[in-house]
Amino acid sequence: MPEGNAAAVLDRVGGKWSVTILLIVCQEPHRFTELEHVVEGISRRMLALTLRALERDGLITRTVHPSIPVRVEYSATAIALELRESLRTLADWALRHRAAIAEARTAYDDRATARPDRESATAPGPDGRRITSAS
Amino acid sequence: MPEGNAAAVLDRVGGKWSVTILLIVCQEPHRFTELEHVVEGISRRMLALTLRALERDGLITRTVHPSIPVRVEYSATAIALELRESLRTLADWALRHRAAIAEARTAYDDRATARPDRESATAPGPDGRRITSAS
DNA sequence: CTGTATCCCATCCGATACTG
DNA sequence: CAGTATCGGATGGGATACAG
Repeated sequence: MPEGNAAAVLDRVGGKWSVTILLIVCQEPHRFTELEHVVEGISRRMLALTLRALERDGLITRTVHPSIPVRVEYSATAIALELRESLRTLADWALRHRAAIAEARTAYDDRATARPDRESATAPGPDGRRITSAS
Repeated sequence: MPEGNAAAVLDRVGGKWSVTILLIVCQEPHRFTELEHVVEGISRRMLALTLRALERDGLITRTVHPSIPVRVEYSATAIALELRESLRTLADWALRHRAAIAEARTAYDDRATARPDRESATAPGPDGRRITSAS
């Protein structure tokens, strides 16, 4: 019966970068700039925003060491560490089926564009924004 | 090293309703209208869109039974069934820490609004849209 | 080094109406 | 029953510039 609340999981994990950062920080504490480099692809803005959100939810802790260039470390809380295994499992799954999913997408898209009798290949798409990213 | 790809997990699970629907369909096949009722809160549009996306990724199968009112069933594929346990674990985690997280949020928000010396309580917020939902 | 402020476009998603 | 078409508001998220 907990189905109705299943969405709650993703509310806390629903950002583009949350899981990635959580996974990294669960292994060991990292500084801001370290994360910026390790995550790779993330903007400074999104890193800050994501860290804020995770901190707000009590999943990570922000510690400021008053050095001369300030030094800030982010570490996972106990509550977040409980997630570690499931998150890794999820990531492994994604890795394992990476190819299969890409294939499924291509097949689906081919079927979609090949079927219509009287539609040009350059279908402008109505409002049907793909719910997941392309490619 | 698989960190960089961790985001891929959520690409396939990144919708507001994907996990919920996946979890339901993993238990047993459901019809469109059944899902519409069970999920509760989802619009017809989003149900259709989410189902399309999951089907495209090869996570669910759409089967049309040519009855007199048409009957369409959605069921999980083998690949999706592998996710079932981790997803349940995740959902359980969310349920267990529901209260703690809500508390952490309130505490965080209180600290944020109580601290500033010279800022009105009705801060309009610059562009800082919360990365996760409020409440 | 560690962020925050803006601008701004892309996408999400709900409400509503129409169809085979 | 099982969708699709459109409009429109709310966020997400990148680029860039500025600040403690």
